[in-house]
Amino acid sequence: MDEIARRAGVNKAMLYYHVGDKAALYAEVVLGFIALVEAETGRRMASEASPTGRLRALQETFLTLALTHPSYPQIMMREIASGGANLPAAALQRMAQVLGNTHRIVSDGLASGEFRPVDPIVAHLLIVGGAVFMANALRLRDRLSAAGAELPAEIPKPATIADRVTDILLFGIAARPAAGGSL
Amino acid sequence: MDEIARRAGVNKAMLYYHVGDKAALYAEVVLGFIALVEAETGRRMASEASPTGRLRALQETFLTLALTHPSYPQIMMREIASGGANLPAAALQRMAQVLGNTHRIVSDGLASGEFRPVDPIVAHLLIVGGAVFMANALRLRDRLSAAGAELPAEIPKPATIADRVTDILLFGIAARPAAGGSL
DNA sequence: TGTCGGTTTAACCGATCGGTTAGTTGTCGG
DNA sequence: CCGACAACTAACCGATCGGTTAAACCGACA
Repeated sequence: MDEIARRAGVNKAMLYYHVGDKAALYAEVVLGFIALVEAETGRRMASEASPTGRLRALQETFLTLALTHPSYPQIMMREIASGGANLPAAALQRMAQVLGNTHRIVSDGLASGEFRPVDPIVAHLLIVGGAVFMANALRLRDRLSAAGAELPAEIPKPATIADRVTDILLFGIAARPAAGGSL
Repeated sequence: MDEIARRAGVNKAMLYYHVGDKAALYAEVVLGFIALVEAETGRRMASEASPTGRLRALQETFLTLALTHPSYPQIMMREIASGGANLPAAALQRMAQVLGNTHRIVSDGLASGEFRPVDPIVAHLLIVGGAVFMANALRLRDRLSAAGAELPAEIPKPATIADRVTDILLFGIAARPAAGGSL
């Protein structure tokens, strides 16, 4: 709290006066982020009709948001790691609704024959987790390559990364003409 | 450190006497986990020949380890979230080698025609991230369903989850007989 | 038996952290 | 001009945390 106040250029007591205690401030940040996710996915979903297009748009939205707001996937990872110990109930409710979106898209895709019968929850976790994980991993790049990892010299643009992630995930989820997949 | 000593049933000063300070203790834990990952992946890799089998085995190994040792994916997520701020250099080096394994498998699969030309690093992050994320997300289940998410009543067995994750990822990475995929 | 080195313990220390408080400043209506 | 109330500040408080210390314990070996 001291550091937050300092970097915000305000007196620490003002945080408590205007926002409340640490948990309230944290809830404000998390809920603000969730609202951004809702607004952005809603906007992107509106212009996509097919389940394939919607799922791709969903993945791209998550990844773009994660890359443009680096602190958010950081918070999300820490929160998931702790089992949501610090998440206010309202945040969990709205996260459940986002999960419901993916669930619906996958169900639609399965009904229309576009998707293979994959587990919607696993699909959702891979989509969101892929975006969040990818965004966070970028910060490890420099340290990893210094440790001897074979990484390409330059970081691909966010759009390129999104394409590659979506490529793997969607080609795994989309139904193929022949070659059935019970596995 | 107080709580660690208490739950370990030893006097706190003994931690400092035998192990060292907090960073040393943490490094011990992280390196122990990485050694476990190395041993387990090595064991599984030895009995798999094809790139497909190796990649599947890799994913299953990560997921199984993450599910049987819940504290490890927790630590990994926090560490990735912080950009590896607390990772000792040795840990980063060995993590880079694990990354190299995936890179090699994907390259082999591409050379043998089993895989589509996917980004090996993205593939690695999805494989590891999928396992880590999945394992951590299980702890959110109860709270999410209480918040109204549509989740199945019972938790699938780890092996089932591993199958579903691998199903999506591998069918996205594996080459298909016809129906090429430039996307 | 004495003592010497490694081991263990309870108590302690300074720094940090989340949060509060008493008091000051600013401002707006009467 | 002044009272009143919101906005703001510096200083403070108790709890917690990582880490240390001085003394006690204990087995081995002379």
